[in-house]
Amino acid sequence: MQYKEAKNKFVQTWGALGSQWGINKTMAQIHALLMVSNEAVSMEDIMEELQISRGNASMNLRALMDWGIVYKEYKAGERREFFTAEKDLDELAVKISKERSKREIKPALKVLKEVSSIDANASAEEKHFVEQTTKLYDFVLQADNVLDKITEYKDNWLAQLLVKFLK
Amino acid sequence: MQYKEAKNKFVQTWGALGSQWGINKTMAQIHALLMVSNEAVSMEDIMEELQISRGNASMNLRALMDWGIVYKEYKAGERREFFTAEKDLDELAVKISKERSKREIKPALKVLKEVSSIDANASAEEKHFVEQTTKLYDFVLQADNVLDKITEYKDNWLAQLLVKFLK
DNA sequence: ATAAACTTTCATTTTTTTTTGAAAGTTTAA
DNA sequence: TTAAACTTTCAAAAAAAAATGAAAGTTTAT
Repeated sequence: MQYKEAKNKFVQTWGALGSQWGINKTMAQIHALLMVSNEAVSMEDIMEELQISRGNASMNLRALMDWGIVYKEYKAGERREFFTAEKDLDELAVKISKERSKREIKPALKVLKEVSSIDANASAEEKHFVEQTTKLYDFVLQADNVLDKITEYKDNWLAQLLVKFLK
Repeated sequence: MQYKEAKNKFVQTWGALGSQWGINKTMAQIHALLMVSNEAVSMEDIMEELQISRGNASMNLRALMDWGIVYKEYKAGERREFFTAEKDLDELAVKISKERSKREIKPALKVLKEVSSIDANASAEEKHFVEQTTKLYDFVLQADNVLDKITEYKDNWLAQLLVKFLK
């Protein structure tokens, strides 16, 4: 396989994977493109490589910057803007999970807490509802915390060992 | 908040959360409904509660069963079929992550391996591509394994301790 | 202050995904 | 074997999400 073909395949695959996880295809593709580029890329070049419109490029770059995983870069003597991706994968994972947590998990947790707090009358049905949503709340809360904690302990030798062990 | 209101809110929220993670809304809603029902529910009742068509209900129930997180149940003397959800949350998490791994991560890994295996000519550009996709392969592979391993070790006292510690 | 070089916005169009519903299929009881 | 009671399938319709592109906005150099 040639470089160009490989690059294209990678970008397409990353785009498809993104879609399946609720991230829009173009956004994932732009990200993929920037991930494997060794230097910052202009909007023009992104449009050209992915065959997308200016508006599309602009909006998805904005979204990627909002996620904190793509940065603007300015080159001396150049008017236009260039873009690079966060290339440290640990850092990338942390940022993505923090954002998803903030945007999606935390609001869901709030609702779970609310609905699990109704006072169930004696009916088995209502009891089961409260029980199940309470369990779900605890579970989601815990899952939401795990990555945070792993990150937190990352500099810690013991944790390093544990993480290694679990792998 | 009343039970009915709470239940509805939960179902809606779970549906919205699903959408954001690439799971179709109705599928997530049916799942939510079954999760908090203390007894198996007929297709008719699902249609009624979620205000969806027969076809929609049928297809999404099939999908949930393919994921292994919803089961058919037969009641003595009843012709129609009833449905229940896997209610053990650890089991649920394992099944979902296994399925997503099989359907989405594994194929992506295959591509990553492929594209990272091109032999880069001397150009910095191609070198960077190979380097980055290789790192990505390793990273995704590792992430893909973590949950498996945690599950595997679940009965193991040491792992229990570690898991507890990491929380 | 002007204009060139660029980016952003957003109403409209296009594409993709989901849903519908009626026909076909299946199972069970008599 | 027939028919009633139910489920599945899938082409067509509807809804939702994403993309376009032109106008508006910004920045910079002169």
